[in-house]
Amino acid sequence: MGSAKISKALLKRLPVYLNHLKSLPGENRNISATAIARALGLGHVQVRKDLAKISGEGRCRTGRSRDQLIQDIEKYLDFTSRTTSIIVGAGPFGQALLDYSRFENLGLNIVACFDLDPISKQSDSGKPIYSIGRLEFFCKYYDVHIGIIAVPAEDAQAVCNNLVSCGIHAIWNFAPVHLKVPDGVIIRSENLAVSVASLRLQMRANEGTE
Amino acid sequence: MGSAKISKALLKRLPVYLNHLKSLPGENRNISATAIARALGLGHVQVRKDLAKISGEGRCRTGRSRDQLIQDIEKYLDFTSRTTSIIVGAGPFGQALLDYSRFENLGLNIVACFDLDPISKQSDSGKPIYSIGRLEFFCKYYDVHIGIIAVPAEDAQAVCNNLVSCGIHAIWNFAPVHLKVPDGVIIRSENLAVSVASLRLQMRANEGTE
DNA sequence: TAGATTGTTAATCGATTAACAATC
DNA sequence: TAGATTGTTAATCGATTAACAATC
Repeated sequence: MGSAKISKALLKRLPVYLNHLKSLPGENRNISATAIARALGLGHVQVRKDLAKISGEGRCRTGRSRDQLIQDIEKYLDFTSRTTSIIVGAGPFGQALLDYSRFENLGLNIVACFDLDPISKQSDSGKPIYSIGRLEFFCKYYDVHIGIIAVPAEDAQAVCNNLVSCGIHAIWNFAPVHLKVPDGVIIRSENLAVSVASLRLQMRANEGTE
Repeated sequence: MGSAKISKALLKRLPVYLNHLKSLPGENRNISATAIARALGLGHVQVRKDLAKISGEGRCRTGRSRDQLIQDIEKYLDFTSRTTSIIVGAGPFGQALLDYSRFENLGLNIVACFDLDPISKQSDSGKPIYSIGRLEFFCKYYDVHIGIIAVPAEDAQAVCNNLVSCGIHAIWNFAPVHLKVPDGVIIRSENLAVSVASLRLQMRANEGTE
């Protein structure tokens, strides 16, 4: 399928590069790894190596084409195709995700939300919110590939099991629990606690320095 | 100040251990590194090393005290003290964060939200939403230490500058942009694009295997 | 004693950085 | 040519894993 394996570390940087490149003004311009590195606070050698891995050869003196880079990164990250997804949990957080329009640029097509007890029938942007009972039928009928979990921690494992039994093999989990899934099911958990902790620890460390 | 430096990798695992330990039933029980490793799908040697770094010595045959471990992790991550914080951006996402009650357990005390044009004066849970013009006074009066950015990407840098000039030295950014800040300001950015990309790439990789 | 647990020391792996050579 | 850029190869750093010894 082309595209050799890239490291996890690089995978984390690619979206950062992409955002930066897209935010640059002007058409058809060239940009050097050095300039990107400076803008994003990274090492220039690292940026150069990263870009070499996912794009063709650059040219001395001129750098790389901005447009080409954007195209290559998007192709690599597969942001151009779409994956049909649903959310379980229509609380404030679930609904915020449901209506977050930027996901479309990342290939994530969130088509509906499910809740144990839907208060409203649709979100602010007009996406449908169904009762959880309709999950199985919906998933099979619409060929859903990603399930997003936005329910309280105590319900997350049950929802996860439900999603798996509905034939969903990829789960994006926002509840603060470690979910157990059968082999072959892919899981990705967000953990805001890590961010809060690292931010606060760094603050505490800096206090001593000042 | 105790607590030697721990690695970034360990910092990411500590909240996972903490969640798991808290979810265990029963009082005053002991638990072995092996059991934790099995439950969380990690290597037992790694768990043992991790725990040794942040806690005292374990006992052969009996393992470690669950309660002691919880205490040590919370102490290490400093989840027991509180940091006064505010959010800028009262959109669906900002409000979801504002009302997310779990942050209190992580030492994050979000006291108010600010918006360019507040539609409501308070959130669902009753936290105040002010006009952005009141930001500076509020920050100084209430000694705010963390600013959370939940505005669209195009406004994020301006909001960030505003926060810094209000004396806030730690920023938690949810907008998909790289923010530039003066030396001494700590920044932590969430990037959902990384998660979406890695989930979808893994799916694509698995397709070939099946 | 045997076995479940601990901890430690050395080997491996992965990623970053540094030093260099090549090109327009 | 000089300098800005590229790429490559080797050195360093950090984290994980494996092998072993110690203890209750």
